[in-house]
Amino acid sequence: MTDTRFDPSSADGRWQRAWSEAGTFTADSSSSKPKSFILEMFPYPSGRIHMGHVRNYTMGDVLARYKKMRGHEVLHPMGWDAFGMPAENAAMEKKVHPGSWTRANIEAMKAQLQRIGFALDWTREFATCDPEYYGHEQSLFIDMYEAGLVYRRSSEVNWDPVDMTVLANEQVIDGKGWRSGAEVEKRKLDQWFLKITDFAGELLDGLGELKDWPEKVRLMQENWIGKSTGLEFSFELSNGDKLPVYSTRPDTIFGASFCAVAADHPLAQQVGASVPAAASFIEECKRGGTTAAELETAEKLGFDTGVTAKHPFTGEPLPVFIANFVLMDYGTGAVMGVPGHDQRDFEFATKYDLPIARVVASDVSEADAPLEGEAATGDGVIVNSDFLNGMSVEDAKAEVNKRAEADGWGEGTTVWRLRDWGVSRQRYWGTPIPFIHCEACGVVPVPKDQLPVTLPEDVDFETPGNPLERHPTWSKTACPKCGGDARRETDTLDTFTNSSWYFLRFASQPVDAPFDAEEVAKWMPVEHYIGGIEHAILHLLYARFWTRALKHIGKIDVAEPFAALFTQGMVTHETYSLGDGSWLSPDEVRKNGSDWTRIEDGASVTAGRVVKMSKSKKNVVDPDGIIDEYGADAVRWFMLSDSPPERDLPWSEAGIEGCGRFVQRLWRLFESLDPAASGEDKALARKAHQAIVAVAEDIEALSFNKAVARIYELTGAAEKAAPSESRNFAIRTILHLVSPMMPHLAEEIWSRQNESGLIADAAWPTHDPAMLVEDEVTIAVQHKGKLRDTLTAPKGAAKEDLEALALASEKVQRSLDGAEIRKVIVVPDRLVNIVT
RNA sequence: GCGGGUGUGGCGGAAUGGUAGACGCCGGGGACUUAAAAUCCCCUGAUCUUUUGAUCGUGCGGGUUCGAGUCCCGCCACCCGCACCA
Repeated sequence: MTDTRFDPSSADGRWQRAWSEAGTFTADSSSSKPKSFILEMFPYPSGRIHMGHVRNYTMGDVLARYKKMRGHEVLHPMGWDAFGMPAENAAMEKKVHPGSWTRANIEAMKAQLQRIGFALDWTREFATCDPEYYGHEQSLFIDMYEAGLVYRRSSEVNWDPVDMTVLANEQVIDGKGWRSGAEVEKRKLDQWFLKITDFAGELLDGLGELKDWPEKVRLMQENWIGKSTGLEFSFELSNGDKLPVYSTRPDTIFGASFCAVAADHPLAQQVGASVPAAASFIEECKRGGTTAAELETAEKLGFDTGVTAKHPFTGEPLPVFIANFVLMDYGTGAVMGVPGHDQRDFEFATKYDLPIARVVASDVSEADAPLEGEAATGDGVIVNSDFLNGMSVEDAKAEVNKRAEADGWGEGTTVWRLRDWGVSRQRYWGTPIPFIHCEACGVVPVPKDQLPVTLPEDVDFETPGNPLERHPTWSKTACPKCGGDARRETDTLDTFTNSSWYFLRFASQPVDAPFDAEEVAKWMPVEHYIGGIEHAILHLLYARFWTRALKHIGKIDVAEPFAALFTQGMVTHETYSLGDGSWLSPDEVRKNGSDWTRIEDGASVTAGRVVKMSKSKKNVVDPDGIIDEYGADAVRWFMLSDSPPERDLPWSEAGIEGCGRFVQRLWRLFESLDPAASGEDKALARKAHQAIVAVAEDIEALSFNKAVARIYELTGAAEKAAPSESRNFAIRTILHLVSPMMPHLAEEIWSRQNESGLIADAAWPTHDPAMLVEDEVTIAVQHKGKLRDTLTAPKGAAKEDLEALALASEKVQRSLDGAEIRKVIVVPDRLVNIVT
């Protein structure tokens, strides 16, 4: 009855149904087992699953299955980040409703995911566009509003003229919209904001506890939050006003030779109103580009307002400029210029011939050393600064702060780069913001018993802009307070809001509340969160913020949502192009020897760089076709093999073929198991025990490539071994070790060996610690730092014995060639190094 | 400019300061077969050498050490993130 080949096309589906029918991966929160919440970033339902998804979810899947084998109750859910602009774009292009487009995509992608055999708890599946989900989100939004974490203000926003929507700061890249790539404009609109800045300090400090997050991500968030400490103080101006400035270097205050304000600073506006030249300079500043290259080369430009600022210590009048390098939205929008010790100020002062004084020197004796070419931004002692002379930079900062505070003209402060999160979007396909505008009562939250505020179905996308605003009746409602005519808010929430709390909804799904705090406590925090590095700042910071905000208002008792974060690399593929620069897909080309040609007409093709799979470069391989050809297990195995998971994985036809071969190799090995075989093969048994430990360690460290290599090694050894009880043990061990990675093959073998139940429910094999220890070791013998011979010795042999053994070697003697031995270093069980 | 990462065979990559190149892919040779597929076996860092073997070899230059891919100092290249943040 033995088949010579494993047939995934029949086995895969059969076992997927078996898991589903048995509810194998349904998480039970009432279980007394230790709990593991394994989560991969949920996908946007764009239409098709791509290889990046497959890699991401395969990693999480191996972890989830492994944890289950280790006796954990595992929550491994899946859902859909279903709001967003592509659905509206599709609506415009294809004349379909965003909802039906999204639903169809979800259905297709779910079927694709199921074909790969992921151990997911589909009973908890939801899409963020479900009214049940976004209704609860509206309720949380109102809770946050009532706690003072939501506010509304008129603000200059980043307006994307193509997508006709507002973008968050994080969505503006080099002055362009992150999706449309269009030049972003400034507009004033009434906007909803979340007070993420209230949590800036907490979010920063919290990073310190996230030991299992990549250093890189923590640093990116740290830089994004951007904490700086300094002195905020005011200059008295010659026009009678005060000019508040912020400086991180109050120690250099005696080196100040000018002040500068941003083009949109009130003082600049005031001067601009009466001086036409100032007004035109301000205009010029606004036109200046904001791309990296432009900023790099941008000349420091200023306009002298004629107003002067009185130095708080010397009383000297300092000219006040409008300058193009000062930003209104950082600090106070005004700075003191210290050319000697700030590079921008140095360039500015050089251009406008302002004094450049040295107030920090490497030593007191260097007080008069000229500053040439650039500002001195390093550490040193304070010079030419009256009462600060001789102090360290640190002491001088403290001293100036102290005097400013004592005399009441300044205060030590902390300034953050982080801005409040603007969440208003003038789009249809998002969570409606649950507020009502009443002429009499102002802005009123929708009463919770009227939630969810659902999106209308009858909308048109013929014209750009917000269909909710155009809808004839949807926004018309009664004021919950006075009952008078009122208007619904037509903005929807930024889609990042949807992904800021979905993990809580996975953990518990009551009908009448967003989640249940006790259930949440059972699962949270997520033990392993896996996804792309592209979410290092936006999604991960917002999710951290929501979690802390919900804790702050007493909804949950978790501060950090993700205990460990793993950012996996991309799936890449070679690119193919014709002479004219047009791209070809992998199935349009063929390799002839070392050259590539187009199959269709034999045209010469250039094989180019290996880059992320993308439609534009046509270097995409569709998972469905690969599964048809090789089965789910081969694809899963490929995703785990070779490349370390944090690095890019180059897809190759040869690679997947190799994986397909290995699936069959394992099949034959399993089928070669001879229950009647007897006898011990200690070396093989030892290898199996060692693999049990090593593979477990590798999986726990997410070093799947190493786990794969060890399984290959043990497989090779088992194949070569003669039948024995030990060999059968090794084969059964391999079956368990590969079961999280190749679950379909494992189940098929498991059932053919008449084991009861599913291997998915089986335990991780136990190892015998005594079997981990070798009784013979290979000793390397070195002379003159080079390997001369290797010899076998019993484990734990005495140093003297090893030395004698080494000297007895013919090869060693030849290398020594009669030289005098000065020293012999013996590392037990490892090596002998002879020094002459 | 600032911050971070990476650099090892033809390729992806292994390697608690202790035998560099595990494992996979590619390539070469052979077995089986009427033939092919499938499978199996052997070889596969470079140079020299008939073999035994020798020398070189982890981006570059120094250093520490009996011993360095690994630790230290100084460079180079590439990749990623941020960016006029006072």
